[in-house]
Amino acid sequence: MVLPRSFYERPDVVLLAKELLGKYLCTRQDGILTAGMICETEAYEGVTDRASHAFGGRRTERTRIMYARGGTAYVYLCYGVHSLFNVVTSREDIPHAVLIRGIIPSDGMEKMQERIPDKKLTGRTGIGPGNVSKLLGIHYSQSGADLTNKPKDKKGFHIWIEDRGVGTETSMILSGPRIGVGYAGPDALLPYRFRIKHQPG
DNA sequence: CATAGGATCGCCT
DNA sequence: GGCGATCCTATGT
Repeated sequence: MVLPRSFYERPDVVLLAKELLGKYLCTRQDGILTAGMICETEAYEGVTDRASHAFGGRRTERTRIMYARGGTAYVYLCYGVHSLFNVVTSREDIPHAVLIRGIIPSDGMEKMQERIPDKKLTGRTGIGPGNVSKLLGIHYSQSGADLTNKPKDKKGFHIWIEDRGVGTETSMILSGPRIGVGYAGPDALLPYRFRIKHQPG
């Protein structure tokens, strides 16, 4: 099932960051599907969060997408090199977002391998937000894309998130401070990073 | 217009 | 663990 608008429009971005664990982030480029199970996320809590691009109600050309309604993609370029993919959540004008930091590759392995010609695709290749976008072919020019449709046409590029019935129990979720947000003062310590505990065996 | 710096990654030692 | 890549974005003059 493609996650509907109602999933994303709920107000609690921290809860949503946890609920996105176990869901499948999917892209389709000219008819070819690639996807992976989300295993790591971070919550960015809108205007009150010093680590958020929208802190203090900041609206710029880049961040205006964060004020769109839940279920919109916010993708931006980091360090001039990496496209980082976020899911906008909550209602229009409330700039909450969840950064997808890791996936376990599941669909279209051959296509994903093509996207990383100098590396061998393994179960760990999708760890790191820059790597997520690389495997799935996501580019910052796709910022603003609607995530709530799984289009039928084969042309072009599409992004969505699916629930495939994988449940993630609270006991299987690790939390801790977010990565690379030392500039955020006290908010750098918030436990807004979530990971699925590594399964032994 | 000029400039500093970034929600990273991978290679180097 | 250290650092360079690489370029857009935000901000200041």
